[in-house]
Amino acid sequence: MSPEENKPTDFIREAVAEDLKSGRFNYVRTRLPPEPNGYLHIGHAKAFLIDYLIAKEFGGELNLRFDDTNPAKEETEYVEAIKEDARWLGIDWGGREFYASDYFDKLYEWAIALIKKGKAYVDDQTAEQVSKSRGTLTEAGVESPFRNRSVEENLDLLERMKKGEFPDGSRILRARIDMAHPNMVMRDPAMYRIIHEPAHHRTGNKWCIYPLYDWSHGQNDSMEGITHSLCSLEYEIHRPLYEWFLKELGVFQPRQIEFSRLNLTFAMMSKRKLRKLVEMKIVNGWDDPRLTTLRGLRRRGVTPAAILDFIKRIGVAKADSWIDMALLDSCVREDLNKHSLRRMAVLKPLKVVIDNYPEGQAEEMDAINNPEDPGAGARKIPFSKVLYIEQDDFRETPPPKYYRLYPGSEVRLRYAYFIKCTHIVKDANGEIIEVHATYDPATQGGDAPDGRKVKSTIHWVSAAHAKQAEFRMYDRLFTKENPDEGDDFTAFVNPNSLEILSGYVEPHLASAKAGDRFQFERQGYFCADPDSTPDRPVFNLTVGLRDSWAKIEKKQG
RNA sequence: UGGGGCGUGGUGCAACGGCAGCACACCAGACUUUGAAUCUGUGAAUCUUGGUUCGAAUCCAGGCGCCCCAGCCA
Repeated sequence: MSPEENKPTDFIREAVAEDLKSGRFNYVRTRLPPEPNGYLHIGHAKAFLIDYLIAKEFGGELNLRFDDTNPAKEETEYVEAIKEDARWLGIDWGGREFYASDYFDKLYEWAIALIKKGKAYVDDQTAEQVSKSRGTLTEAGVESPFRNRSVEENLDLLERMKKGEFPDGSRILRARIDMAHPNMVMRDPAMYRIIHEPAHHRTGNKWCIYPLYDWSHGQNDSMEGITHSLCSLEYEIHRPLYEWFLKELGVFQPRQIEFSRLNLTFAMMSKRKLRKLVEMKIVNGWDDPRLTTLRGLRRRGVTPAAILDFIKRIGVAKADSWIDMALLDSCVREDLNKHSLRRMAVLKPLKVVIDNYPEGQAEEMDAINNPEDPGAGARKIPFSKVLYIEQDDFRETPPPKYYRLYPGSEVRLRYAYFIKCTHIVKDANGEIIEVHATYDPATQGGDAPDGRKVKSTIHWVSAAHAKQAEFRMYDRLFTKENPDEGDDFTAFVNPNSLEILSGYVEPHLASAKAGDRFQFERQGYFCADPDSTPDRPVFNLTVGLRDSWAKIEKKQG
């Protein structure tokens, strides 16, 4: 595919191109506006990547700007975490890092200017009174009794609000627009509220009035010379206000364009509910691999490249939509298939004894590291008389279409020998504890000189050489496509979202470092967890391989 | 019954008045030292009614459905 064909087109890119062509703007600058009150999730990744890629495609730049206008909710801890996650995603803001709080002084000046124009006033009503007098969706609001105060009185009161003379909630500064406006956002929206405590994470106790989103965002965009302020659909009705403030102030007007946010099936994207999952200990922290937080995805083993590919594939539009989690899985598999080293790991071990293999003998088998990448080379893996294979790869009585090992069947041990099952040994409870087999020495490496075929190739590890390991098998966190819908999302938590298995890996894996990714052949992609110790590596299931046998088996009932 | 948006296969996105296409999912087959990957193929969609037009997913009008807005959150 040529770069030309690969170029995504969507209504936003079309609008940007058109603005450049018409001369409305002669450069492109976008912005990432996270609020430092929580960790980033894959929904943020969509927004971030749209901002970043569009700026890049049009030769423009990207500003990172923390939207820190509410000290009651925001903390420095999140600022650092957000930067770390954004960098991991591959976003480059070239040192252009700003804060809404950088502009508090200028904003205050502008508030004074609006008061002088008669476009803003201090309202002494309580929050409840303001709310009641706003009207409803179908009825106009009523004007505040304080709406027609003199400019002097408004100026005086705003200054005293700023000085901290009044308690929280006692007064607000409002824009003077139209209490009968059909768009509720335009009914004299609040601009400043009084907040004494806690101290702001950057400005400390300098301020006790803080701007609201509507009174801050557009002005910040304007000051930074943002050309395209891209945001999600819920801000569409705020656009008239965004434009109203800039027009009244007579300053540079960026263009706000809205797109639909990401909804992913079986995932939780609400910051509040994410927090609840963590606080209720339903998951083990913000980086729990079952979460679609960027930290969770990273710990799970998902790559930034897979996320980027995913975001490109889902496109940009305005329709409310739900993306199938299977698409993310597909992107992850595609990337990992190309890049991860193959290893053998037995998750649910079953002992196999090769009766005709000499006791005490061991040999080294050649194994390819990644058939998709010849440059990845090969390795040696030890083979001996006693092995572990996967419990699923043996059946005492095979169902139809079962190609693997069962009494009398012959299979290939990957990169080793053909073996034929002779008999099994059970314990007192009737559980199979050992499978006995004979091997064909002529099939060394896995090829039969007489040309005979086997239906199946299975993986194994040598019991004497294998390393014990823990496997954390993750499944979707919720049992419902949209857990956010309904009274209590915790009712839809999948009780089997984590299964911990104890098994064996080939010796090479003893040295796996946290974050290393592998494909365990015939199983799936795994990522070494930070909980790993030299004695006991821990691997997280990133995503399983496609499993057409599982489908056949399911159909058989 | 205010205002703002959105309706294309199961899901998501294209087609910008001229043969409705791509991806994921699904199903069937080929190949296979991973029942993986890869390859081939099948099925499956324009919310509805009317209008304009030689021709409408696209333009116009009405209807229906869904989403957002009554925070001193963002």
